[in-house]
Amino acid sequence: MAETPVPPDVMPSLDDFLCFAIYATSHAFTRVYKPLLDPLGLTYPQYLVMVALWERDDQTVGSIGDKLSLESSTLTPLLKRLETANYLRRSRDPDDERQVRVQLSDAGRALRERANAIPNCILAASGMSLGQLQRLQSETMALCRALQASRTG
Amino acid sequence: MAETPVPPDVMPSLDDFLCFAIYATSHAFTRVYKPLLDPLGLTYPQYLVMVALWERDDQTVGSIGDKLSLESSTLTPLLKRLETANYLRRSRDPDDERQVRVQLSDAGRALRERANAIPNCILAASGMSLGQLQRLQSETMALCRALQASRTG
DNA sequence: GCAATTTATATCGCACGCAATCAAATCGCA
DNA sequence: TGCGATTTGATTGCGTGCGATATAAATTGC
Repeated sequence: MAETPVPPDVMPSLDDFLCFAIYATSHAFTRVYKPLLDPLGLTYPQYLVMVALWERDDQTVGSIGDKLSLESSTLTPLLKRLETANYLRRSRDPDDERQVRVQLSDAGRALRERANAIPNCILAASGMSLGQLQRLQSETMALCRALQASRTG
Repeated sequence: MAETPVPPDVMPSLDDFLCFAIYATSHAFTRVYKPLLDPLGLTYPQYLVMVALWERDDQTVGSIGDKLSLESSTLTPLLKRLETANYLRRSRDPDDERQVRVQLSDAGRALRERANAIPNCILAASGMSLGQLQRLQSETMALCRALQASRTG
């Protein structure tokens, strides 16, 4: 007889849901980032895109979407706002006109300096040690990969 | 001389950000839940509200917002959609007309039976043991509380 | 060499999510 | 009792986030 860790006839309390802990913490991060990002004129998802571009410039919309798990329907308007803010340029790849290459502008590269202090602010706000955070990070990413795999499989 | 665990002049890779792991996993959960919730006519945030009401019926908009960390600007239209779907009723409290009391309908209570199988589906999709999930859940909630505390303090 | 298919991005409609603001009801204190 | 301060939800505007669909370019297949 198989074990049923969560009895099928009982709905747990909201506080027992890992998904809810992740959901609430994601929003909590957004709220902690907001006062740090407002002076830079960035939203939190826009900041993630900038981090991805600081890590590697000249990416396509698709490769950014793969990295952030976002669809073009989300990224296209977001990238247009970053282009309007003059942080990047979008241009069709001459070798494959289907692709749009996203490249940092001078202002976008310069923004990196002003964003350098943010990670330590977040570290302080988390109230955890770097080691704890790294362990939590790797376990969360493992969960994320498992969830993604469960959809394809 | 104080340690600087994250050197202030270096922007880490996106993959090193715990906030990004949380952000991506939150969306991954939403995508895993979607095919399970579609037959019930619920979105994922709507499901969380229903779980909160199954746990305790007859709450105010504010108390649901406290539990889920959501503003009335998010909850009011969401609750209206659940009311249109006939899963709950909204009514002003006669003793304090400022408050809106949210109460499950018969259909809303009945929906609980159809949702009972979902937690085990999610458990299976996570690919982790119940013990691992519980530990990750409590660590994530501790982080969430620390982030919330950092904003008030 | 050209039609069919695939790939990459954009567009549209809908549902969150929040800051700012507003209106109504209640509270609290003189 | 009266009236300003507070509390509670609702509204508005903007920015994600996604599914469905559209469009154009590149590739495949015959």
